[in-house]
Amino acid sequence: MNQIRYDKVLNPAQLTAVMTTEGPLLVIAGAGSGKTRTLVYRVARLVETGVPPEGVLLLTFTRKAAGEMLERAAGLADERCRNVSGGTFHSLAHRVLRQHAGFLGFSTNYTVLDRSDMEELIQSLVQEMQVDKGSIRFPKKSTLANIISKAANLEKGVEDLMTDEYAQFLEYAPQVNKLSRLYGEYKKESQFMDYDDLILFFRKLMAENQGIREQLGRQYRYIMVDEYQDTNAIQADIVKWLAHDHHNIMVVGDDSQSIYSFRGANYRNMFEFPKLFPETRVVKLEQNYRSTQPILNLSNAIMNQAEEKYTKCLFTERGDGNLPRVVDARTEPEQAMYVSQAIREQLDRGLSLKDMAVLFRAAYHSFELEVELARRGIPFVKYGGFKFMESAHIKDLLAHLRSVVNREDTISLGRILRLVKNIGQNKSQAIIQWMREEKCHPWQVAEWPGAGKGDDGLKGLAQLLRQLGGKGTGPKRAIELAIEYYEPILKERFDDFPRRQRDLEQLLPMASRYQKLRSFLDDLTLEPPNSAADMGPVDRGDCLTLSTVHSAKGLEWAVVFIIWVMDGYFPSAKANSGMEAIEEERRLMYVAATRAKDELILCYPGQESPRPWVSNDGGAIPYTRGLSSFIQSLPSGVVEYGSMGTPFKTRDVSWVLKKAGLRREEHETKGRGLRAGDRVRHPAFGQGVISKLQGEDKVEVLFRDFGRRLLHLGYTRLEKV
DNA sequence: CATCACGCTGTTTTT
DNA sequence: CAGCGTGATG
Repeated sequence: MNQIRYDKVLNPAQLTAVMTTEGPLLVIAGAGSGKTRTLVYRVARLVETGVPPEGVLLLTFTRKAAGEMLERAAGLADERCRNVSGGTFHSLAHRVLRQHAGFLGFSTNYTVLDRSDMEELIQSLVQEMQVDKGSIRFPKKSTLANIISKAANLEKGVEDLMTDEYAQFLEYAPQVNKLSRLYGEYKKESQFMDYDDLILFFRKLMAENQGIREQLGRQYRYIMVDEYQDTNAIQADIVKWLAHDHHNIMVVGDDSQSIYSFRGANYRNMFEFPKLFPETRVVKLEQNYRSTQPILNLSNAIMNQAEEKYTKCLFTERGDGNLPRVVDARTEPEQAMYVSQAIREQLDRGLSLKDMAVLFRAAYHSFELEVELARRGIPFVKYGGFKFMESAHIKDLLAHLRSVVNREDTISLGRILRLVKNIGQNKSQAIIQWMREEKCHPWQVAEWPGAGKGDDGLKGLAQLLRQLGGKGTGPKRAIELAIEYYEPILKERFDDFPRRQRDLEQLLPMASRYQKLRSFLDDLTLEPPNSAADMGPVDRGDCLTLSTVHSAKGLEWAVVFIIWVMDGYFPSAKANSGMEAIEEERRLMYVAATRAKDELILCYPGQESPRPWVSNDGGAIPYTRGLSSFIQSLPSGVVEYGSMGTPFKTRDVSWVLKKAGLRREEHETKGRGLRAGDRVRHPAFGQGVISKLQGEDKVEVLFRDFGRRLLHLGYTRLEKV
């Protein structure tokens, strides 16, 4: 154990936050102000003063964040810090509910629905309801899930929420309302809890059951909550109940970094906190230890334009640096080109890839860049967006295990039934109906009286399920059995079979860390790995980071590129929340900018440009893109504006053709006079050669700088040159 | 009744 | 790209 000289490693404000262990404490911590450091030292301090580690609770935004903080505390002080209880609100709620759900009339054997389970259930209910499609399109399942979830988090009625935020679908409000009710009933019947239920029921448990509340109060004598600006009203209530009996509660946050309002988060929680606990002490951390002054000037300027702000400006003792650059890269392909070029330059300057990151608003905004990086052989890891757990093959495989663990889980059962040959929507529903009526075990599927001669596949499934449900079958064995069963189906269903097979095998090492199937599945739901690389000890080596801003919280890099797409968003009726949405975009930009230590480059495709996923349809549906007005109207001297020249070098088209081993073909697309071998120009991709004609209005073009693309002539503006 | 080929469409972020 | 609906096919 090391003796820590707190006054040597912390500034006065941080020191106060660390040493004030008793009573409620609100820490307002600007970006890069050593917030994590403060939490880590506070954990160390608590353990050092003799608080048993199990009695300390650290609530963070992701489980990973908690783990990393405790790891750090253990490293710099006392090994026992590793035993501090840490996790998210959801994981804590789950831990408690697994024990006490009985008080709420639930079985402790409930299944946690992740987002895609929720959507699937909603989808099936929509089909049952037979809503008649009115004049406008009925919202798709992900939108419906968003509406229902947000209403739950804000404790609003569906209709009220839709009036405020989904006015474009208001005519469907009665149907959505009914859907929401059916969804609630179905969950109850099937012993399902979605993410929102975990939180809501946890609060209910504490509000209504004094015994459990007192027990938790005794168990966790010291509580810390990170990212408090991202909590919602329900979570604030939970905090209130958790600390009800001892008031040893510290919350840390920064209102300028609140970017989760879509989950019902409300940064005003931070300023309500002293009302919950009137004797609250407030500490502000305003010195930034991360960025250069020019970067902070930009960050401050962004926030100065905000409608509502509480924290003061950040300052740093880090001297001058380069002005942040704002670059108009004209089109998205050129932007990808520009960013990878700039990365190359930083590399030549001696920087390493792991010191750089590219941040963006939405996962798909980096598609074009990813292609370009791959072309140049620049390795990268990507965070955010599509999840490993959400890929169809992983869901398929796990559904087999889930349907055994919870007999009521008809979602998973339906899913695996539909994988059996000759069983689709109708038969699977019939089987499920029958099983519900007869109260069968899942492994009795093959006894379904409706089975015809084509339905032999059910026997194989029944056999697997019986094995999975067997007493001695642990998580690892279960995965092995399921893979063995599922592999032929996988081969049949997907053509990129080898990759998906490797993904499935990634589950094995993870499964072997668990004793019980149930807890393995729970953890996969509550702590889903981001990618296959997250599953095992994969060496990421020296890679560039690509990340959504949401996933980049709590991290920092020497050089940060931000690629931004903003104007053109929120086209439809965000009636009341339009302004709030813009304000949240501002805070997103702030979070992104404050990740940078030394260099910051903002770039955007200023020109009206084709859609980013041009690969298949060549779509040129125009929409304006660019940095929003709050960036363009920054005070002078805060940034340096630039634009990107045309980087394409001319090269002989026949050289390209030859390199690709192509020959000129003679036939012609009707009416357009385009032939294979013709040189063409695309507004975004530049010059290319038609390599193949497909049907009347599709052509495959080999672009000099962007490789092969299939373009739809109905959409694309392809000129002959 | 299941499956396949085809065409159309597109806010986003995560526990 | 991927999800979805539609109409044709087995």
